[in-house]
Amino acid sequence: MPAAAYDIATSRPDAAPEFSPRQQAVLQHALTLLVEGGEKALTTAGLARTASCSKESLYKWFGDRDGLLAAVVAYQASQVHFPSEAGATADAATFRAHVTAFVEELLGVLFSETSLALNRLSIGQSNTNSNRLGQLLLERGKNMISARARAMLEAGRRHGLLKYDNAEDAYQVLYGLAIRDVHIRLLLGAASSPAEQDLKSQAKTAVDHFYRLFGA
Amino acid sequence: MPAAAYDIATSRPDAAPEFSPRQQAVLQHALTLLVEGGEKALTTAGLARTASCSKESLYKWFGDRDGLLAAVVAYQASQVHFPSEAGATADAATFRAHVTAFVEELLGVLFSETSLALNRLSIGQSNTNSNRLGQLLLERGKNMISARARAMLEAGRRHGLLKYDNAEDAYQVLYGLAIRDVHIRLLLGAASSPAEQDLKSQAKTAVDHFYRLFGA
DNA sequence: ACTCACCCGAACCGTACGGTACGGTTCACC
DNA sequence: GGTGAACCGTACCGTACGGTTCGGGTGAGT
Repeated sequence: MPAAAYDIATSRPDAAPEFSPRQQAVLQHALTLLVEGGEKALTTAGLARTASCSKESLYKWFGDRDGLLAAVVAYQASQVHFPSEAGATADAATFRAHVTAFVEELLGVLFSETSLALNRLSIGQSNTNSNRLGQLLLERGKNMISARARAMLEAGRRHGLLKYDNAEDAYQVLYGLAIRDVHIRLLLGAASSPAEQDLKSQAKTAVDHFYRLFGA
Repeated sequence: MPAAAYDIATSRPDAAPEFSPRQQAVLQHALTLLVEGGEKALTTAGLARTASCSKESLYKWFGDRDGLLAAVVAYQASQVHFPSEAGATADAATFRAHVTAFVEELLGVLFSETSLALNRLSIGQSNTNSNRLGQLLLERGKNMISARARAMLEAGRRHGLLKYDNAEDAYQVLYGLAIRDVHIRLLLGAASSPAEQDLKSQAKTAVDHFYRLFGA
């Protein structure tokens, strides 16, 4: 009986190691292949050759190809760390700076080639396999970020710096103001304009708009 | 020599017929397969069986599988028509109603299963084939819509109803306020919440926010 | 030195699918 | 009625890739 494929249900988002160093190295190779050539570039034979491991090991570790893909997503999600800066929300200026930094970080992550490749992969698979990859990306990626964002906004509201009814709605607006249609354009393969690469200015504009809507 | 595959370069967005009725019927079947099962459900043999045509005809009409996919995208893009309501921008209330209707229409199109399936397809292919599908979707879909939106907003600005520096930027904000992260969540296979299915209320909220930022 | 777990590399198998070829049918036009 | 174009259905081919198996090698523990 082969080892079970990576199982979305039994994995906890806070489980730290989850993969051995060797496995992480292989997953990093898989990620590189994915970024370079998309899903069809990530074949089991190709990965085994690139990562200098045997296909047997791949199947032993990840169960099957779907398990491998899920592992790649989980691995990359575990690599992304947002600095938890929700602590010092002392005065209005620093809080606003924190929000701006958060947005900039968000843009940086979402527009990175790695994130784009994984989103493309998950989206391409979203109508098969009972959609494990999409679920995984939503759980480990978007929901994590949104939870942290809501916590940050709530802190601002408690300090009387923001004003809104629903934290989730407020976050959604902030997200929309920051991302607009750039994400989908990049996912479709468009090149980002020079203005879109200036994440700092993008973030500032988005936060300016956000404060005009929800600033206290 | 087989017929040339559907060529993005020589096709004009305003070319009306482009496909014979029989071909359109086949493309409609292809679209159905695509919506139901994603890209891997659209095999040449499967489409030939479903649409009661021969594989030989498919290859004659569309060149190869990539040409078929491009034809599906082009066909569906030609089916989407936004009502051109930019004419009567008489008073403030009706203009705002037009903007709201536009946003609602935009949401309806982007969140439809058909649009989602085509976006998934194009995104999944965006790092292969020199990215013909992504280009096509951007040209025929997003750019068309954005051009129309800019025209509408410009009309509002000329009538002193809106105030902004850059029409494209303003449209981007409107887009972000309307779509937020719902599009990407749906692309990833998430089910839309009941609130998200109320397009009318979504559109109203987005336009409210938009006016607070850009209303004159 | 023996064993055992782990793993690499390569060969192998089955199958699904893109693409082609061919015989037979319909239908328009002469 | 003859002819040719368009097309359907089916059989067929080649290949790429997921998945399995096997022989050999390495290194830690006893």
